[in-house]
Amino acid sequence: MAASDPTAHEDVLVLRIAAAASRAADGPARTDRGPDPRVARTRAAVAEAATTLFLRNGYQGTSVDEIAALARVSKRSVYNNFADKQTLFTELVLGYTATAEDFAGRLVADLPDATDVPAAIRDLARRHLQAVARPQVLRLRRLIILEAARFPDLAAEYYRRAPGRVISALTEAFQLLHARGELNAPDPQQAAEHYSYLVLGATLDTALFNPDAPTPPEQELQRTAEHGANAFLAAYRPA
Amino acid sequence: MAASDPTAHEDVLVLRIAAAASRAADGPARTDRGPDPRVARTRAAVAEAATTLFLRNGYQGTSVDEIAALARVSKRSVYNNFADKQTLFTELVLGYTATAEDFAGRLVADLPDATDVPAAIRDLARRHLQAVARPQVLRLRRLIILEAARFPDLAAEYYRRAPGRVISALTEAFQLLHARGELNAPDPQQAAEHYSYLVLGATLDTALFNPDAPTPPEQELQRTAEHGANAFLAAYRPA
DNA sequence: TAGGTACTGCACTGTAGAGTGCAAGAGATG
DNA sequence: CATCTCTTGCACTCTACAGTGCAGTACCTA
Repeated sequence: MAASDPTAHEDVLVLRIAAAASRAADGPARTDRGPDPRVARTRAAVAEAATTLFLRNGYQGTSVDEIAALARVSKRSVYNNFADKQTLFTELVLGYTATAEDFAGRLVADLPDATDVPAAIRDLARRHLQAVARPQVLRLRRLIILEAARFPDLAAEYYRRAPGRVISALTEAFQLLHARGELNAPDPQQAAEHYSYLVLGATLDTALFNPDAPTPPEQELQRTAEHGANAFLAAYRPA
Repeated sequence: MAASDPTAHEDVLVLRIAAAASRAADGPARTDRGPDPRVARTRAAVAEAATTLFLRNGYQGTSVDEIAALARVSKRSVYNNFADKQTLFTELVLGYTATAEDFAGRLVADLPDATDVPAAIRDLARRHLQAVARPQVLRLRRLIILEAARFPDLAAEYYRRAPGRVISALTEAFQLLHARGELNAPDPQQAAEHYSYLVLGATLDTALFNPDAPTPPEQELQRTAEHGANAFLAAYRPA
């Protein structure tokens, strides 16, 4: 199935995330016997297909029939495994959100221990932008914004757990660095936001208006991240 | 009609923009006689209703029947004045875009003549953010992003003429200020982008994820703009 | 092998929305 | 007033899609 899909090269990531999502949801009650492998297979196939299509064509733009077809599964099986289209959508997105949250948690972890703070922040910016500029991540972000009117709680949850998580981790880190005199950030949350928009703003914004534009080349991302980090460091350097 | 509409308080702006849009499109061929006032009335009513609904519910979320109903006009009249739903949409959005472009052109105009550059940039930031944070503007931006996949050219055009226009005006101004030693911006376009994201990023971003959130209070916008401008000035102050 | 369970195919319901056709009425213009 | 044009109301076509029902089949487990 994936072999005949024109986006097969993206399937590795899709699959990983989809699998996590399908694991997250507890299957039908099956108290005595072990789990039926058919269920797992079907759920995973549906999750993978739905992931691909939702990210490519949005919620409205994806029909359950298409999902079933791409998953090589009957439409009825989709409905046997997910209450309805909305549930399928929210389960998948929450699965991704968890992944993003994990990443966000790790991203900033070693900043407080850095000996060379400017270098550490430049490095952080590079890793941050590189992660966020991945096509799947940009599409997920875009998808959630697209559907924020239909799924406001989902959008809020994503925002809280993905970008919000990074902001709060950075806020803590900057507070510490400020206390140590390695950064001049009396309002650490403000600083964290400024860092984020300096480093990511241009790339995220462009992706929203040009959904089909190719990912900028590695080198350009590095430049963007570095310039953003430099501006941040100049603005917040200790007196 | 507008009186029975729950969003009547927004109608002033809507009307102004809609009128501009309906003016922009040349009506049916009517070479000899003067224009029929009925056509103008109908077009304006449709444009106004469509504006309200598209901004509130998006392109997909708005049906032509709804537009006709809100405009107090028959569905047939909608189709007599606009080829189809897509045309209606793009004509309206291009009308707004022209308005936004005008604004963008004027915004930066007097920066190069400023005697106190930091104060002028802080003031610019306040006006800029205040303009961009208006609900109608945020909704328009959101709408265009939402439909960027369906109308990629429209999205590109908007981006070029609205935010892009501001960036290029700022780029010129910063270049000049750099030459005069009043700003340290060897890459003026980079500086213009950094300025934009520092000042607008947070507000624009939040609006995307919380489409129904109320406009932040005036005072908060002022604070945000000022802090963004200060960070920018700190990062780009002359050596 | 037997019994249970999930998957399949397909027809079907119900809804919604874009766009058209037409005959009759209302309004503008000379 | 006479004519021309726009608007109206309404029925209608087509298409798309969410979700259901059911009978038969394939698969899993003991």
